[in-house]
Amino acid sequence: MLGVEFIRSHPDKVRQGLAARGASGNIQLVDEVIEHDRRLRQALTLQQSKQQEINATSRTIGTLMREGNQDAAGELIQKQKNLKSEIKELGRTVTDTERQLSRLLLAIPNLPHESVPEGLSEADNVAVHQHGELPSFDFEPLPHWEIARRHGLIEFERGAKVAGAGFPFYMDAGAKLHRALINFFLNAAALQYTEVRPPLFVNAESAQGTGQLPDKDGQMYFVEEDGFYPVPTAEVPLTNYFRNEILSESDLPVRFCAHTPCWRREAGSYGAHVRGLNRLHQFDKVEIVQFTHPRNSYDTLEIMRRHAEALLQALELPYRCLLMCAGELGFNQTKQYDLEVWSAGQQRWLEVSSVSNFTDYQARRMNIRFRPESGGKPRLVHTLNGSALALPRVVAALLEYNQNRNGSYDLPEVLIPYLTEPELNVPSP
RNA sequence: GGAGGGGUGGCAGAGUGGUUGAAUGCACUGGUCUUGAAAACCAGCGUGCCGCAAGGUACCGGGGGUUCGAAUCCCUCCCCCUCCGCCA
Repeated sequence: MLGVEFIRSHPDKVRQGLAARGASGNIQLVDEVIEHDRRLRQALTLQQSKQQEINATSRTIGTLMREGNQDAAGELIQKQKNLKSEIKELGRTVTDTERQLSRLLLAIPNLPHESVPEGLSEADNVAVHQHGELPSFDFEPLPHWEIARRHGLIEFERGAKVAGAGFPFYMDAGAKLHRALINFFLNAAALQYTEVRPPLFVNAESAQGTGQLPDKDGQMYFVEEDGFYPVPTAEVPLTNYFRNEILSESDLPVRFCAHTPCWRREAGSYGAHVRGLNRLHQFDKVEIVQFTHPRNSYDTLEIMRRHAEALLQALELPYRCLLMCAGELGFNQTKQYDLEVWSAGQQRWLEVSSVSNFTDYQARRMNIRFRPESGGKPRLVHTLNGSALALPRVVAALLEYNQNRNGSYDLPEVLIPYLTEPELNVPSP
């Protein structure tokens, strides 16, 4: 969330940010925050001054009691009763106002960075660059689900029987290709990031910390009996790792990477765009996360973007890099790149990575700070994350891009160390 | 799941109703001393909120209660440890 002091002192900047995101209906939130903040501080000041009076009187009572002056003490005790009920009343106002203020603050998204292009729709995203040539075939290229079916790589129907739509079985060479990609991605990330095996379920505090709650509530699965959320992305456990902690400045930057399954409800999705591996309820992903000094976060964003791009380059897949416009930006982000790989069988781009800077927005929610070496108060860190990469669509793109006329397919050289002969010599079906 | 024991500052560890935000030790920072270092000695050393400031206020796992007054008493939840049960 944004800092209430910032909203108080720069209301116009916040209104502009909301407008740029197309959240014009929410612009009145700014005034509501300012009003609730004013009410809160007023009540707080009053409550504190009354508390001060009570504390002082209590001390006097203690002294009088010790001196055996019961009468004088009794008189003061009577006086305390009124003050106490006043404080109780003020306390209710304080909690109530705090609750409302916090609800308002959670509803205000992060502000777009100045380098983020204007615009509200997908069409306004800026293609920063494209890498690799789009392939042309002298035959009709198949979509990945057809290739996967012919080679027995993935079973969607049995997955639907056993779990439901969007929970496929990867079989044999399909499972091994999947595992090879995980290892390749994780090994690449682990050169610079500490490899982590995080919890796959998180609690509500963590889900709120990274911003999945309240604004993406319906997107996560929920285990009601235990209050657990199966992770929709490793971002949640990784970023919450330092929740409510103060780091040393010399600890920064902290870099984590992790491979996890991700579970997403994807309610309301249907049709051709969710066919095959395009959109699943369970998929695997390697995620990279950084906690940085505020002055470094935008440079770090570029480094993380290049890391994800290097993976696609190593896989020899054509892709493009999009800079998301203000309206398409995630709720918590100030700046976000999406990497889209070319799906040769579907003739469209598929998102396989999203790399984002959250500046101090998540850190404020999670209360993650560092102690400046020069002294002074602890400051909020900046958090970033990126997919490096999401698996299923990479599998789809690999199969489609490398398919041959005779129905066989090739795999890029970079995966050779991760595979064995049977997966490398794919016969025509 | 059952029984019992615990959760105090970066760490260790006192404190069972009244100037206790909290003794003491360690760690850390500054200073004195020293050619330098160590040792010794002195001082400082949590976080949030309100306030221009002085200062005030809150926090001893979380929440609630009793009391004029709670780290200390009561209720409840969470977490950790030990034993039993169950299990990969």
